[in-house]
Amino acid sequence: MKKPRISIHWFRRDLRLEDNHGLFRALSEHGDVLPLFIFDTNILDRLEDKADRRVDFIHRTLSEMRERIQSAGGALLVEIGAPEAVWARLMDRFEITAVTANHDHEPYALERDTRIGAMLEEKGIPFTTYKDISIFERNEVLKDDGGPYTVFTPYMRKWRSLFRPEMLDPFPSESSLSRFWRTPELDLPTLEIIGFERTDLVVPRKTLTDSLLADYQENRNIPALDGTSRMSTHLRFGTVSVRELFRRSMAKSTTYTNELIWREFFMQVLWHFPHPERAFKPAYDNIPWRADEAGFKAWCEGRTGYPLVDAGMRELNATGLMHNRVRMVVASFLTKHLLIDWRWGEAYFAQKLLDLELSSNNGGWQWASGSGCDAAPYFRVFNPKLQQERFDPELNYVKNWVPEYGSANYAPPLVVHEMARKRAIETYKLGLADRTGKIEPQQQLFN
DNA sequence: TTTTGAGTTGTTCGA
DNA sequence: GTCGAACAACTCAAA
Repeated sequence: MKKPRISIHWFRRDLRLEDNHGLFRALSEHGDVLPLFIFDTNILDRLEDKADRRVDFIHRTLSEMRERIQSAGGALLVEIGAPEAVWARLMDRFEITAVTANHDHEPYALERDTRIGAMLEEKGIPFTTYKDISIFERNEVLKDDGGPYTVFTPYMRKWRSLFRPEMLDPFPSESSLSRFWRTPELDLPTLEIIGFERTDLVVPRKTLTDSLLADYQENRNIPALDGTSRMSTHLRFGTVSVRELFRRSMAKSTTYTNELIWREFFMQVLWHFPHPERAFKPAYDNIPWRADEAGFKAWCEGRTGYPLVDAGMRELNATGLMHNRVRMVVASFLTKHLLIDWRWGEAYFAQKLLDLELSSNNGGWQWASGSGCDAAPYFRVFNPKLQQERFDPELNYVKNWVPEYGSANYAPPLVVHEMARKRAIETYKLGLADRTGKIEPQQQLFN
């Protein structure tokens, strides 16, 4: 039997039909496009909790995309497995003329695409990938001497100087949906077949309004208000186009636009320094972190006795998201008050965050711990009580997540702020002064 | 090559 | 209550 002759667009973190660069190129240049998504068991097998909101989010999104593709006469192919095995099966089943995808610069994704690209090339199938998730990527924004930026503000200035409005022109993929390969519908495997469960996921809103942008600078730091855009999850999975967000925000809010540029800043940091497991400033790997399992557990569960910290951790556990201001507070608390390695916090966030972006999560944790690019100086220790008084004075956020706050049932503080602050500064100072090697934990101050 | 100005989000202390 | 300095230098980026 003759194999169907098709091209494939491989969806990964670009789960939308509108303004999708790679999909647009597939539809306009190749035609007979079979859209593909792979539930990658290399990734899924490492997820401990089978009620994972991210898998649920992807599944729900695919379900919606599938409907739209089917009403355009096409079909969405959803496979489960390791990418090599899946692609081997696809090459047996189809005569593939071309494969498109959008860039993904995380270390695993780069390695995966290199392997799959080689596999396809061996059979003479062109595998072309496109820039889609950022305005600038890789080494497109460099210093005049050719090196990468490691400080945000000059990066942002250069970003803006290189920016041209036409970079935001949409790729109208949604107007060529008739060029999908016309075939009867294909099954979408259930979450159960994939090995996961339906969750309590609440899909964040997808609209970025002018009024939110107008008040963004003022409201974004108040966790009790709905003052942040909630776009992080959509940016993570590509359910919105980042070009669309820049189109909406550039003239309306410099602060918001800079947040989008921060995202690209951290992406290029990871691209140029692909060692997220190391402290960006090596001296910070000499800090004698406390291996405090009990303290870490209390932090994870929101039982530190510091209400803003506990509220944040409970928000994370309950929803998979946490307000940005509170992310800074809980990260400062873990790395400074508890002197626990930022990698522990990063790993916990990676396990829980619906909007998990490796570059931003790593960049943010290293920022909070002081070890990162352009990070907070080591002696800057957030005072969780003061942060609460400043950003949640009415306790609206705290009481929402920590209803027992103020009663006898609420946990006493895990550490006394004044002691913890002194201990953090002293311990950091000690670690940073020692550039020769690791200080043994016995040498810790204040035990 | 040297110089100069600057660097996301803070806290505490003392005048 | 307000305000500036200290915290601690250090490194980056660009002229």
